[in-house]
Amino acid sequence: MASSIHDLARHLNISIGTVSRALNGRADVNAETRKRVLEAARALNYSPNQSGRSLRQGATRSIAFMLQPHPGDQQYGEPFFIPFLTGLQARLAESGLDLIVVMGAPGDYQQERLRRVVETRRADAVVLAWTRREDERIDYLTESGFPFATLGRSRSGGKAYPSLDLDFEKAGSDAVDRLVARGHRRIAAIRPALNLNFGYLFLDGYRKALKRHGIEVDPGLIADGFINEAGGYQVTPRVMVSKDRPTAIIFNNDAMALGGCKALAEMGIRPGHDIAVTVIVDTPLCRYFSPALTAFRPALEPMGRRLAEMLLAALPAFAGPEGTRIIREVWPLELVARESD
Amino acid sequence: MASSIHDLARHLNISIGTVSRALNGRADVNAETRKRVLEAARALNYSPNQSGRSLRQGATRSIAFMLQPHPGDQQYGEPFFIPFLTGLQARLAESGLDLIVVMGAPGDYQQERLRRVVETRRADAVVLAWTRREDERIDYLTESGFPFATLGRSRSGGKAYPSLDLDFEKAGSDAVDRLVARGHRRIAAIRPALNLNFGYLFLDGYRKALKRHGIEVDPGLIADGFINEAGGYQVTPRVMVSKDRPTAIIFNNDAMALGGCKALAEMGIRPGHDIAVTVIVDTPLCRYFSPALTAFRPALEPMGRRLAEMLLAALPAFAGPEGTRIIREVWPLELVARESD
DNA sequence: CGTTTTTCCGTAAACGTTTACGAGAACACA
DNA sequence: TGTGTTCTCGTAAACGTTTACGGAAAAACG
Repeated sequence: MASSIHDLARHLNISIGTVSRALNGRADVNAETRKRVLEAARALNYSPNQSGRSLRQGATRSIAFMLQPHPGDQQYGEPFFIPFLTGLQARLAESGLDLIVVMGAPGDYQQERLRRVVETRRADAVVLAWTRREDERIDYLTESGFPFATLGRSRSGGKAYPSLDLDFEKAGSDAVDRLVARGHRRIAAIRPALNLNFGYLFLDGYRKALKRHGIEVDPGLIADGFINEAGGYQVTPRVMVSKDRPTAIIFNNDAMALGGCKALAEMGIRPGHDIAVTVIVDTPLCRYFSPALTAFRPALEPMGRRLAEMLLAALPAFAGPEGTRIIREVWPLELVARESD
Repeated sequence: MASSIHDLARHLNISIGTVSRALNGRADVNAETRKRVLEAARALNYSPNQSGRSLRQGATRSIAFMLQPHPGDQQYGEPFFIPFLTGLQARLAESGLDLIVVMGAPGDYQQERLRRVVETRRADAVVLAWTRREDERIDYLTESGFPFATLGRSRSGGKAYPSLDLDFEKAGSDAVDRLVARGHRRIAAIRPALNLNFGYLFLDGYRKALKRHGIEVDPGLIADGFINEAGGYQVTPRVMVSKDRPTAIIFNNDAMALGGCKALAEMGIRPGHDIAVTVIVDTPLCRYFSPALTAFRPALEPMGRRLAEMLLAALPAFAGPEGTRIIREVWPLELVARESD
């Protein structure tokens, strides 16, 4: 069925070594023979077997992205990742690399699946998301010397890997600034409970901004919940119990914000009227929710391209002239003012 | 770095053939030696090189899903696919298969990328989505004899492949029934312009239901648009120009519905009050939009599991006792009544 | 004890590539 | 003519597996 390099060689009456060299554009092959080989390859519909090639070269020419659905509403996908992956794919394709997305089951933190990818050499490098403050995946990868990059920072693994993150600290701070400027003094913060790193960054920014404005940080206004709609629904009432209710809430996640707004609605509190609501990472849901949620928006597609670039620069086989520079970048989030605050 | 089967053999002072047999659970190996091999494998952290294995066996033990982002709003992902992929992955994992998602660039219809996957043998089978009425990908795959399954039907490729689709015809029909029961007679339909097959199915159901109710099908109430928000925004006004305006619109896609509602709002027409709006495939966006959109909901995660099952049954290496039965299934869409109609 | 069967394992080929090495031919140069 | 260089190609090994085959040893059987 599939034509191999042997078929080509036999057909052209020429050795397989020469065919391979011709195909791979090496210098030591006659221009005429190369032309014949390329023609024959097209005619016989030849394309190299990836397994054979990978085995010989020790490289698969593909990058794996570990996609980790959160447990929760089955109808709710991660609209966040598609634009990011689009950018990632585009840049990788320019360097002849394939992007493969490895799905995990919801809930498990993909350590096992990551091991499989690494140990069976399914990809030449790996891209991680949802980085945690202490992330065993990062420890594992640095320890095993497998190339990787992360979307998001972590404390784990030293400094020796490319990462790209959003400036959650500044977003948390900006969100507070904006609310204070609009007259709020009692501002609540709701973030994911797992030790996802961006939750800490956000809270740091939130705290610092409050202090800067001379507002005391009230632990009763800070709550952690599971990172989905149910989590937001469950945890939001906790910051509303104090006699001195907050007049604003910053949600560190869109799904949690939606659940939170549901809880508020059941208490008869209307976002945009009775309380100001700000969301740190914007998604289409924020835009279409009513009231439309003021949110901080990332540039996902360019971020995907950029992280691909950074990863490539760290891969020996692709490192540019300036060599293997490990880059870490933090990108801004842009405020999109809407109706909810 | 990576330990090979040779390392194991050397370490145990035993031949690589025996090691391989022990690892693969073949019968002709002594129970004692098997135990030693498995222990050593764990100790040396051995796992088989996938390239070597694939090369020898001619199978990669992985299934590829071709993910095709639509061009359009960069912030808008395809929340549709994540639950589906979650189900697909779960079932495949049970049979020891990996799911890899191959991303395409937005816009191109992935024919080229599909060829790459097939010809370089990156996967043992392929799962396609967004099937078109005449689908060159399906023609290509049937012609080349490469195993595949589709999410969605098509006219192409004969009957010889497993497919799972939603009953868009019934949904279109049900939507009309419901609207007629609520007193509507002028019902518009808006569907994607590309020859995506579900657009035809939907329209068939829509037409048949109208006829059944003795309502004449008015071509002025049917419009095609690009399958994203901009498309819905652009095309919706076209069905609103007639002197005898529709009192209801059925959108065949959530993003188009959102764009359409924006256009309606600009005309001062309020969905749920001045006009009834129904959406054929429900997504979280429909639920959170205001007014919440009445929509037909698919059971995505079970569908993913089921399609994996069907694909497995068609793969020689996995076919159950009853052999290679090709199955085609059509799953119902469940009405979720909300505020928009 | 002789013969047959079973158990277990080693040998080696094969999958489809890439690439180090070397060799023959052509050419250049003195 | 002799020597060195350049072009071009064939040979064969190697990547890490799996598996058909055969054979030695052990067990079973008469």
